[in-house]
Amino acid sequence: MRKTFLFMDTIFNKVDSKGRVSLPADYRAIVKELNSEIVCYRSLVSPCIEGCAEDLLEKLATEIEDSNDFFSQEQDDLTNLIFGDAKRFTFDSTGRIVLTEKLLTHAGITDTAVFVGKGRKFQIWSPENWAKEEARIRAEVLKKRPVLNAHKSGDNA
Amino acid sequence: MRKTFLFMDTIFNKVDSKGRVSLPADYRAIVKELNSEIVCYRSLVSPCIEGCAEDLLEKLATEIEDSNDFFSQEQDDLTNLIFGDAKRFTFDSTGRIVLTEKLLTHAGITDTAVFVGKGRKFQIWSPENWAKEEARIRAEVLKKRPVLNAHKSGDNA
DNA sequence: TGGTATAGCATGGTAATTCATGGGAATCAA
DNA sequence: TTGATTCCCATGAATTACCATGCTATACCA
Repeated sequence: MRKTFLFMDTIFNKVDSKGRVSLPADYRAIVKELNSEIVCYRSLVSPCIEGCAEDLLEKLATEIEDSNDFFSQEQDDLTNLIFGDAKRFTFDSTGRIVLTEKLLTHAGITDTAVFVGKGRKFQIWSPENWAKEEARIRAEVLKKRPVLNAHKSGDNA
Repeated sequence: MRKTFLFMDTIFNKVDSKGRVSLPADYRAIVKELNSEIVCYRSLVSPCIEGCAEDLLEKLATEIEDSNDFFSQEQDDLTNLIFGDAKRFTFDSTGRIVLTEKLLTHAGITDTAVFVGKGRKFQIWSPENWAKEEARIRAEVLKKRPVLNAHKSGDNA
């Protein structure tokens, strides 16, 4: 029964006229296990919505609080932006949340939402924007592939 | 109690019309022992599926989380690519998982899946692609073998 | 050593459950 | 009251869990 808490996969769900979307079942399971709630906010850098479990923001807040490095001011500013924008979303008995007009507009979502897992976080895109983004990322990462291999230290051949 | 947690060997299993495959018994034993689950994703560089125990990705997520790089663009790309593509697979009481169309297509698998152990990870190939890949690997190793045996001085060619 | 019983595994089929989604009733705000 | 938002039920489709069978490798016994 012990689970890990990673948002994964790419899921296409419909957005109805009321702005309702099913949160993917796997995502729901994670939030439930964490005894947490979903929080969403506009991505600072991309035309998409970002989401995570509320306790990740809790951790982020604590980190910023305790951080002494020279990025802290910058991160503090970014954090303000996020917390100012973030909103809690509870899902109903069928597992749906109602996204706000502000978020939908920012992401250019009309009738279909694409959930993209990012580990501790996830993103919600319009199909069009996601197609572009995915292509960009694939090209970018393949260019830098050595980085993929270098992230581990204890890796002996 | 088990000594090792390494995926090994090469196993040919059938894929039925619904995409169901038996995960090799040895692999199952490992995953069970780790109290984890299987995660699969498309290989970035080969026409095959890659898999590992979920806690390997969990570690990666934790590393990213702890890197104080909450807003890094590069990490954004990397996590999108890995977690956006990865999917969790639980096996039923008979030890089968259901591979998705996306994965099967990427690997060119129709009715037979070849599981190839790679230590902490494993790969799933179509028999045809695996035959080619194995031949390529063998040729590659043979080519390098003289270098491995005879330690030449000044061999920076 | 050879032959047979046994347990574990891969695989096919099917029943049961879960999930996404549409519609409408109930609740709340102005 | 009207418009909007939240909650709940219904439904069809897709996914998953379960049961059954045949095969293979292993253990056991003579």
